[in-house]
Amino acid sequence: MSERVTIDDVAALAKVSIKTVSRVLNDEPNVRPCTRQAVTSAIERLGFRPSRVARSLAARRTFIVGLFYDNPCTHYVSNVQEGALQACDRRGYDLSVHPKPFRGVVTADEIVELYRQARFDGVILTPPLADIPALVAVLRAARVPVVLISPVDRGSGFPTVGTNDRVAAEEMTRQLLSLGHKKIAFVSGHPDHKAVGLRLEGYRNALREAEIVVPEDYVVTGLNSFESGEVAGLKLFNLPSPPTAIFCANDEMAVGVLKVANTIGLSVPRDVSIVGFDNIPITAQVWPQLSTIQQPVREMSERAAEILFRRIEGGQFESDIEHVTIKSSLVLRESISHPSTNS
Amino acid sequence: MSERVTIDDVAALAKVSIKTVSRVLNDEPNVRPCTRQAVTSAIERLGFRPSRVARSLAARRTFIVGLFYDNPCTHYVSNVQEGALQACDRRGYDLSVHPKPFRGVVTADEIVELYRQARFDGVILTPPLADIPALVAVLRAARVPVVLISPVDRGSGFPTVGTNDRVAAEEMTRQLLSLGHKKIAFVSGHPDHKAVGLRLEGYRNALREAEIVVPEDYVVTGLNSFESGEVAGLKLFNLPSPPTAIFCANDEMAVGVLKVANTIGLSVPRDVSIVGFDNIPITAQVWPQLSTIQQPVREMSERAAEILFRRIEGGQFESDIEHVTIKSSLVLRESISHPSTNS
DNA sequence: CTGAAAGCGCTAACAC
DNA sequence: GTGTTAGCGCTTTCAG
Repeated sequence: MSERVTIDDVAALAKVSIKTVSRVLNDEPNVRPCTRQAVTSAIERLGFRPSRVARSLAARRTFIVGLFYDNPCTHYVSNVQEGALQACDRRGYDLSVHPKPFRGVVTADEIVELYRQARFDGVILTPPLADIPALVAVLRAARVPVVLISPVDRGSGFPTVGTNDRVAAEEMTRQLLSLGHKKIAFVSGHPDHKAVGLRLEGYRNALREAEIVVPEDYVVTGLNSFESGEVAGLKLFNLPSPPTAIFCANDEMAVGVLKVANTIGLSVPRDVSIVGFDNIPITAQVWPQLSTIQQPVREMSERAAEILFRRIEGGQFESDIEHVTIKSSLVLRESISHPSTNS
Repeated sequence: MSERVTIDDVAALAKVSIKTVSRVLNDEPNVRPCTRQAVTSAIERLGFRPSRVARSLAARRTFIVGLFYDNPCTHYVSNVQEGALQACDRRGYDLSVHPKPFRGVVTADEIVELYRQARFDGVILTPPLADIPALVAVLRAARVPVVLISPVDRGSGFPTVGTNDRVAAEEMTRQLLSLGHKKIAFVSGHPDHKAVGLRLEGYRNALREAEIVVPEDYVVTGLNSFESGEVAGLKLFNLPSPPTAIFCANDEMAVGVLKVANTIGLSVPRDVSIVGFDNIPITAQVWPQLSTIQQPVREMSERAAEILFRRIEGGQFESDIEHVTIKSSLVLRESISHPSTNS
C-alpha cells in the first residue's frame, strides 16, 4: 500500500525468512505449497513489487539488452524495435534503445562503454552497424555478448540473423524477365549497407543466367533515399535507350523513381515497370502500388533477441555460433507488366 | 583492464577512501585538485566504469524515464522517441520505451507496475494514452511523476506539452477559403484522439467566421488510417455536390483521399484540393505533394523530457504545473489551388 | 524444505 | 577536505 514495501516486510508478515520470499519470487522449487501460499498472500496484501535494481545488483544481471542502430529508415528501425520488444516482453527483459550515428571505431567504444556502465546482459546490432568489421571486432575484444542482424554471416564470431537478399533479388529479376523485359536497370544503394550490395549481386546473377548483358549505364548508384531515387530515375529515363523496367535496391528509391516517371509523363507500368525492396507501407499507398520484396524484419529481430537470451542464460556452455536466415518473399502489385511493344 | 573493477579498487590505487572516489565521480566539490587528479588517473589506469545499477540502488534513483505510447503512426512514435532520447542523452538519463496497446484502465495499472518495479524516475505519456482521463487519474493516485504530451492542458494535474491544433486548423481552412473555396469538406479522425477533435473545431471555427454553412455530409469520420481515408474520399467524391477542397485530420487519410482521387480520374489540385495534417515524409513523396501542417513532435517530446527532469531533480518544491504549447505551422505545397470554375 | 549471514557496488550522513 | 559507517533491497552460499 504505502511507499516502499520491501522483501523484509513481506517476510515479516508471512513469518518466513527473506530467502523464502525470494524463492517464491523466482519460482524456485523447494518451497512447501502452504508456505508459498502464505508468501503470495503477504505479497498481495502489501502490494509488494520487487525492485529490479536491487535484484540486478545482487544477481549481477540487469535483464536489459541494448539495441544499437544507425539506420535512416524509420520503418526498418521501428520493426526491429517491435520485434525485439516482443521477445523481451515474453522473457522478462527490458530493451534499451540507442541510435548511434555511424562514426567508425568511436561508436564501438561508446557501445562498450554503455555496456559496461549500464551492465547490459547483451547487445543487438543492426545494419549498417553490424556490417562494420572494425566495430564488431572491438565488441568481440571486449567480450560483449552480441547478436548481429546482418546479411554477412561469416567471420564475425557472433551469432547472426539475416535474410536471403541475393536470392530474393534474383527471383524478382527473373520475374521481370519472365514478363518479357530485357532492358532492366538497377538502382543500387548506399555502399555501407552490405544488404543492398547483395541485392545488386542477385540482379546480376539473374541476368547472367538469362544471358543478358547489361550496359553499365543501366546500373546507377543511389543513397537509399527518396531524393537519390529521383536523381537515379532521371538519369535512367534520359538514357538514349532507356530501360523498360527498373529494380531499386530499396523502396524509398523506388518511390523516387516512380515520382519522376509520373512527373515527366511516363505511365507506370505501361511505359516502365518499377520494383523496390523492403515493402514499407508507402509502397501500398502510392499509385500505382509498387511491387517489392517483403523483408521479415520483425521476425529477424525477434529471433536475434531469442538467440541472445539463450546465450546469456546458457552461460559459457553455448559456444556454437548459429546463423539464421529468414526468407524474404516477393510482393507483386500494380507497378509491373509486360514491356510495351514500342520500347 | 580486467572484468570487474570496483570503486574499492580505485580507492586503493589512489590511496583515498571510496567516498572521495564517489565525490570525483559525481563532480562534487570539496576535493583538492591534486586528490581529484590522483583519483582520475587511477580510474583511467584501471579502466573503471561505475555501475549504474549500484548507483541506482544506493541513490534511490535510476536515471531512467519510461516512455509509454500507443500510436499506430510510426513517424509520430519515432519522432517522439528521438526527441526524448536527445534530451535524455544531454542529461545523463536513459529511456525505456513501452508500446502499450490501449485497453483502458488495465494499461494504467501496467504502467504503475512497471514504474514501481523498474523504479523509473518519471514517465512520459503520449496521445492517445495521455488523453484518457481514467488512466491519468490512476497515475496521479499512484503519485507517479508524469509529463503528458497532449493537447488537453487542464485538469490532469500533470505538466503538459502540446501544440495549437485548433488554431493551425483554422489557419489552413482560411488558406483554402482565401483561394476561393467555398465547398470545403473535412475528414475527421479517430474519436480517441483529442488532437484530431480540435482540428475539426478549428475547421468549423474558420468556416463560421467566413459565414459559410457546411452541409453535414461534408464532415466524414475516418480512423486516422490510409484505408479509412480512401473510404472517406470515395464517399465525398460521390456526393451530389462534391467539395472542391478536402481537409483531412491527418496525412495518412489525406494520402488515401489523394489515391482515390487519382484512381477515379480526378486531377489534384485542378479538380479538387487536398490537405493533410502532421507533415509525415510521404506527403512530400506523393504526386502532387500534399500541403499539410508541420507538427513539432520532436521538440514537444524533448521539452516534455526536460520538464520531467526538472521536476525529478527539483524534488517536491517545484509544485507549479506548467503547460507548454509549441506552435505548428502550415506547409503549403502542390496539392492546393483555386477551385476550377466549373465546380 | 528453510534460514542466517554475507555480499553486490555504490551513495549518504556524519564525524574528523 | 576527507574517511567511517551504514545502508539501498535483493540473491546467494551454506548450514541446518
